[in-house]
Amino acid sequence: MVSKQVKGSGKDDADVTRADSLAREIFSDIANKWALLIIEAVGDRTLRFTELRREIEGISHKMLTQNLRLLERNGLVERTVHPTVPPRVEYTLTEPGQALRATVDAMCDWTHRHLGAIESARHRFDSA
Amino acid sequence: MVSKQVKGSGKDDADVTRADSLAREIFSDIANKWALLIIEAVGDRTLRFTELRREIEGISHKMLTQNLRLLERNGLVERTVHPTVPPRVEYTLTEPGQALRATVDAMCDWTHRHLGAIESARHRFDSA
DNA sequence: CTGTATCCTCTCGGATACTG
DNA sequence: CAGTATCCGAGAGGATACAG
Repeated sequence: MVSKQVKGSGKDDADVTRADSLAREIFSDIANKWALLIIEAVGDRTLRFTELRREIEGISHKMLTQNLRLLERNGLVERTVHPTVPPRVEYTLTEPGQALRATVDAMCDWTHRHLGAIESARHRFDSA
Repeated sequence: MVSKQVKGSGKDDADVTRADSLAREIFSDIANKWALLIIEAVGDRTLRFTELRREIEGISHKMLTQNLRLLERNGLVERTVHPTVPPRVEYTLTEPGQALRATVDAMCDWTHRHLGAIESARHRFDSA
């Protein structure tokens, strides 16, 4: 569950509701294709904007900046600007970002382990 | 990485590319808010359509059916129709679905553990 | 190189109504 | 109850141009 109700805690209903909607908001932020792919792409490395863009097949300039801001705002990636010319901006995962990455890794593993099963499930479904 | 290139395997480039795009396709299917919330909601239970709808706060009739079909097509949920009147349709997670649920659980845990950190990261970001 | 802004298209997604 | 179809508005997301 995204929103687990903790009975008997010291918090009142208003607090629980607030935490709930916050959790949902965060979940919506990160449970999206591009955000997760970015997290995977960065990994434990330090990458520049253009490197990231090359790394993530099919992402547009706009989506990359947009999602990087989102991740930065939520404290998942750290953005360091080197005041040189031309500018050099580097992105890294923060500690929370790394923790999340572990779970995303698990999702990717799952995907690869079930490629075959999913493909045949699709065929079965599509011929009906 | 979603698409890890396995060097030295018996597969040729065409196969690798195909598996890659398939992986990306699957990833896009499941890395979306509603799909993940549905997986979480079903859990290890057996739920009817209307029960699911009540369970998942804010999901519309349309999004629920749409995403259920998607999950069914990929073999993550099983749909059993009881030919009664009124009809009774039940949804369960398949074995692959359960495996994926474990990783989604981890993501939810992560969200709850970092609620505070994220909230303050946001405040820092927003006042700049 | 990195980032912002604009325009424009297309899909997402809600509301509603209608079938078995 | 469960599902499909339609309409329609809001937002996602690409392409392009421009600034620092």
